[in-house]
Amino acid sequence: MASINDVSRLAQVSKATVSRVLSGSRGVTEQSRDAVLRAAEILNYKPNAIAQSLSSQTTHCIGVICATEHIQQATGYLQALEKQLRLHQKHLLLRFANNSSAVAQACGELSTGLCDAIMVVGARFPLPEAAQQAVLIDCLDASGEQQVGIDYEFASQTATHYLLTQQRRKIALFNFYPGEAADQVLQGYCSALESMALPFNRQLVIAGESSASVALQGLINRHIAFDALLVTDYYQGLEVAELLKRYQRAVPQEVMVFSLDGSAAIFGQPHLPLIAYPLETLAQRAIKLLSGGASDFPLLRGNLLTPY
Amino acid sequence: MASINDVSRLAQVSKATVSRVLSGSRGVTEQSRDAVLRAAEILNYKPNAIAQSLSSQTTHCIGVICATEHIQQATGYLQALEKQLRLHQKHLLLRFANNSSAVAQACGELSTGLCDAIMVVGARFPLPEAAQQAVLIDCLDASGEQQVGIDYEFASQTATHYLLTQQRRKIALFNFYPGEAADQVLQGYCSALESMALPFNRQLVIAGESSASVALQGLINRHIAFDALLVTDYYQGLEVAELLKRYQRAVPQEVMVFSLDGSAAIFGQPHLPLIAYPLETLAQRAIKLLSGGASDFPLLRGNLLTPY
DNA sequence: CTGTTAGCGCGTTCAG
DNA sequence: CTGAACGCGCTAACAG
Repeated sequence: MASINDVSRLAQVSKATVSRVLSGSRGVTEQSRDAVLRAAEILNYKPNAIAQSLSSQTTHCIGVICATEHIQQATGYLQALEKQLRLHQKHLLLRFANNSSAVAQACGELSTGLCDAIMVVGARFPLPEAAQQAVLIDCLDASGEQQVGIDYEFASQTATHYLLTQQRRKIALFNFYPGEAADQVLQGYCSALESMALPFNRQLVIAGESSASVALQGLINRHIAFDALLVTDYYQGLEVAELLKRYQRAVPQEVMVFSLDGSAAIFGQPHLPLIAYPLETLAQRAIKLLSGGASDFPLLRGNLLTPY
Repeated sequence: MASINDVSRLAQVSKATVSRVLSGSRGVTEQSRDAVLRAAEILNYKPNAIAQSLSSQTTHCIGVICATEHIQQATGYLQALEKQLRLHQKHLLLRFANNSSAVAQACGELSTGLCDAIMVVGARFPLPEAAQQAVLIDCLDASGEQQVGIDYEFASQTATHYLLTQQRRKIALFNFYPGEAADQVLQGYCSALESMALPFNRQLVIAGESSASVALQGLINRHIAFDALLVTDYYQGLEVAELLKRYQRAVPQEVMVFSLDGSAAIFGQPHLPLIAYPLETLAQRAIKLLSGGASDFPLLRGNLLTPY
């Protein structure tokens, strides 16, 4: 690979001039400029990004730690983030991690000067201290300073209202692991019930179960009646829908399954009703945070999407 | 961020000694070693990756260009690749691109010394010249030197055989855009038919249509009878299955949909029969190629997976 | 306007 | 075993 020295030699000018021409080409003779450009063209010269980084102390690389357990969720986020980062001339350094210590390790390995910043996306578990500095996107444990949050209270309220309009009265809720986000979801769920003057049945709420399938089994084992299931992500929704069929419970006729997070509404029509978030907006906010913009975004609200 | 100078100062030794201790700590007094380690600990010193890269002319970064049109497909690949790369202490620089010129641009922007190598994954379109040097993974236009290919002939043969055992005799094939891969698929399809002494119906093969849905519409418009659909990827399969239902054709009773590429068998049971590839193997081969290992892998063969 | 010089942080000689 | 010195490729400050 040709270096700046090769170009300066061929163009008969100094390295500095070459640098000037290719960076902020101001204050350079047209003659020198041409010579440099021609030489660069001939040698197919591209400034070495590493050297530029060392000199400028900025790499244009953003470390993105995908902390989503269901990897499929990650895709939507990744695609949106990559697009926005690309538009801002930044590179996306990808890393998967689905528990606290893996995130910690990823943070460590990315904090060696390689990245200008780190983002953690979609974590459903408590975050390590190492992630405090990171931009948190749709993370439940939003202890960091900079974050793009999602309005889960609004989502669960919308979802519950929708289910009520569908004549469902025994809505089971499989909530996040206990924490602020779970409280918000519960809050929205309760508000919706209250607004219709309906009683709250504690037995229908299950929090912190390892998976929605397990939660569902528990519900069934305990012979608790339900005609709707509110789950926290789309893939859990598909999972329980599948399981329900095996229990001979028709979906959605007998039991309606609703997902609070459907950033993954992929191929045309969704199979389950869900709340879908505008990923582009999410990504744009993330970029704004990186650029040091204001961090006082309102929680992001999604749209109700239903099959048919 | 503390630099090597800070450490050397605090430890009362020279930079060289610090470097020695933290790299190949051989030939250093235990005393100096301790002093350095302690100082590094205190300062929370991490060698600057960029400086190391500049010096060593190697970044440990691998550029991965995801060229999959259906982004969902990418996820499986990405997860597998990231894992293997991580195990080899390499970073994954992600880029999406779904046409030839986007791939070319991505290659250009990643070939500035930032990456040690570039991989292109899942391209279903002709690749630009710029990608010749890259490691090609499941790319149809495998004009490059280093590649991890998939045995599509084997896949389509398996698929066709399976459909035949399901008493399907009018199997429509929605093939890749014309090219070597499409030929292989067609070859496998024909072999399977021949082995059962069945005739080949040219009208049932559609190649290079923009999407499987469009191809399906064409088939229906022309009143061509079919009882099975062989498509090239899982999401197209879901798409046509959905469309078939709208045409009142029961899936899989009346029409069975089969996908040749199901790296995306995600949540437990698949909804459609498919050929699923061992992504871990795929990723391991990719890494081997990066390490300069032999590039004479046999085409990768997948497994038949069916619902229930 | 241009060339020279001095770092950026690190690895690696090469003498001592 | 250790430290001083050089180079990786580039940018920025400083003289001409």
